Amino acid sequence: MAKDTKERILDTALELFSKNGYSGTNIRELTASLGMVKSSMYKHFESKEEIWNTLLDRMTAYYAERFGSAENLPPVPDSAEELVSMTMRMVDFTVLDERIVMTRKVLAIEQFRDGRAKELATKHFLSGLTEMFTPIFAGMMEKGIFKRDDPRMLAFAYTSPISALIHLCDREPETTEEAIRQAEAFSRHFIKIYEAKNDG
Amino acid sequence: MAKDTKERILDTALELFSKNGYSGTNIRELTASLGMVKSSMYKHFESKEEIWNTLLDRMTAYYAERFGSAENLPPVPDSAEELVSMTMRMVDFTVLDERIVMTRKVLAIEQFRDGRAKELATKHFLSGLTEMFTPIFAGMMEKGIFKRDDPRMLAFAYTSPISALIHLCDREPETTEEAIRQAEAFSRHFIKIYEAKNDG
DNA sequence: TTGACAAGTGACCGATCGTTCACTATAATA
DNA sequence: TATTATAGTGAACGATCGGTCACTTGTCAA
Repeated sequence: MAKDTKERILDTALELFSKNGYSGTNIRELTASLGMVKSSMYKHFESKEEIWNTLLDRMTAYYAERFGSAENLPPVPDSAEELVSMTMRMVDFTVLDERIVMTRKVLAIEQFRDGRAKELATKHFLSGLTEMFTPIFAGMMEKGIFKRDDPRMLAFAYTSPISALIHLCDREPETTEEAIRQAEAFSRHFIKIYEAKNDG
Repeated sequence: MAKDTKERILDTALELFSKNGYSGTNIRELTASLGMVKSSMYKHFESKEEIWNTLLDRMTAYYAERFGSAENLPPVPDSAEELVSMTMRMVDFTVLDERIVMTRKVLAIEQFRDGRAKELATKHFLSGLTEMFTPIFAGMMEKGIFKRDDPRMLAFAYTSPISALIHLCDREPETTEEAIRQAEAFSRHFIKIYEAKNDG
């Protein structure tokens, strides 16, 4: 029951931090939305900052678990169309999963103030995606689906625009459908350019 | 002299907001770094929030002046190499100009809390760049430098990765040189793909 | 010279911040 | 049944927040 409350505090903290940032969130509001009184929080965390650091721990662990381990990487697609559908599954998931959305928001807000948030932001927003797709493009080149090229450059060129659209969804959720369409259009355009086809 | 102080308050506010966000910045610290006492600020602004709104006004006006007017748009390059140099001039400028860096940081921090910051963020980070480069790519297709394609899609595909690297510089200034090299490498790679050349 | 006004000051306001602490209720353990 | 640990409470703490106000200073026009 103690652990449960601790988790609920972290969940609510993520929610509020993603709206108002760390300094814009206060303990009273946090605990009140859990039906508690502020002093109760200190039975689970010794300070507001410890909540923040624990949240970062959780983000770091989650990221390592989900994107860090090799066995969790997506398989190399067997066709260009399969790359599209794999990409769109990833986009759908990352844009619709509330916790991931809130995590990105918190990192965007706190990236200039906190060193660990900065590191996580670079991973989430840039290097992580590039590193995830580099072996995919390398594999698809080996399979003859894509022309030979620098797989890392392709991964960077492919994931950055999609990442920009994901950020757009975070910022303007009402444009999510349109942004997802744009992501798919970009994916297909990208493939048309790089595909190792011989017909027109 | 009054106007001068008002401008200095706005400059310092931009600096502090870009570090600690709006709610993480207090009037005492702001005025103290101007050698003033906090009550003096209220001779120039009627509240902290008015500083914030005036700052947004200034950002909006600056953006409209610099990127909004057609006559300020860069000319269509006459060669692919010219596109590279134009791009790199733009990247250098936007990454080294302290005020623009701080503006992007503020928008990144406050984009989820303030409606106007959200709009400006989308312009700065996504749509503005796409709209700026769409006529450039259209023009370069007309000139036969690039293959015929959707100019808006190309502008999006070209500017998003560069924008991602600019964000990286904001977040990790110590990697600026490397990021600029990456931007140039990407630009050249992009051109090689889309160039309307006939030699293999 | 005087009067008006803008700019800056320092003391002070109430509200809110994160945090502490003595206390109670509860449930498991011995 | 008595004991102990845990979770939650409510009052209170000092610090800090944004903001106000009576006041002084300097400048310039009448």
